[in-house]
Amino acid sequence: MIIQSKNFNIKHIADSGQCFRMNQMNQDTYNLVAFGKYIELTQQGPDTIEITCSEEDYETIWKEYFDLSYQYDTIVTSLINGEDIFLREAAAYGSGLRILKQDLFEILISFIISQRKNIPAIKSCIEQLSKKYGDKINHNNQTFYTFPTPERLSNAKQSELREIGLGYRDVYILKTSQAVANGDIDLLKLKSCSNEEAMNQLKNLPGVGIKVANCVALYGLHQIDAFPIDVWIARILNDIYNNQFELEQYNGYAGIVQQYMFYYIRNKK
DNA sequence: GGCCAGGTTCTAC
DNA sequence: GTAGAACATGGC
Repeated sequence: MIIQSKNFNIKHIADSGQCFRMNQMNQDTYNLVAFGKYIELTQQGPDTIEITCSEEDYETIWKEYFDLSYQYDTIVTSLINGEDIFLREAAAYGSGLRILKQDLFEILISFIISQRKNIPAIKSCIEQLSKKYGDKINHNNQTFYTFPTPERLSNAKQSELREIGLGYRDVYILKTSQAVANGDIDLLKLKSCSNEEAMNQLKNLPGVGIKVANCVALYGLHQIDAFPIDVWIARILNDIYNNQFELEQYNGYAGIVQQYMFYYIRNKK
């Protein structure tokens, strides 16, 4: 399917550190496994993307996944034309970034893994988890793997998880998966909770603190006001803004601002 | 080979 | 309530 949308850049999204299973195949094409499906995306032009999916899957999965009903263009343009010099540069540099609506359990586990790991290492762990506990997807004689369900992960052995390279996070992942699988926390219910209530419930899970909970809120619950602060964002807030950054200016879309900051500081030369 | 990575938890005041 | 250390491992 050919999708026309302003502010939709696959390369920027793939390298934005919000999703870990989007990989480059060649110059303009990336692949992705999410929600049990395999797709390829090709950037055909600044506002044109081809997705290898049926019209039905586009309407029921990918349109929402890539948040294509939301007008990022307006916000990004206002940042580019705004008074904040750093954000002007960041918005221009990362133009095309969007906040994805990803699977809650996958986001939860992925960001528990992310603590004190760099992005290549996170991706490696997630691929191995999927290969070991996910389902196979065959595509053109290649095999891909879905992200494991809570039930499958909750039945993993700690020693098996340790072999994947998860380190001390193995217990966090096991216990969190068990909490989801046995109903101690209802992830779907979080979607109808306030940010405060969702954060409180998430932070009760082992391995989930303020930053991971914010990432779940932003990338899983699509609370685009959430503003996760990791080492890179903290560095910006300190070095660029002398810890005087006024978050309130961006009420209603602070998470988008955060994403452009992160992408810019990580990728600019 | 040492430093750092999209932090959280535990301990000690 | 909050500062400081401990935590496993791999990428660069």
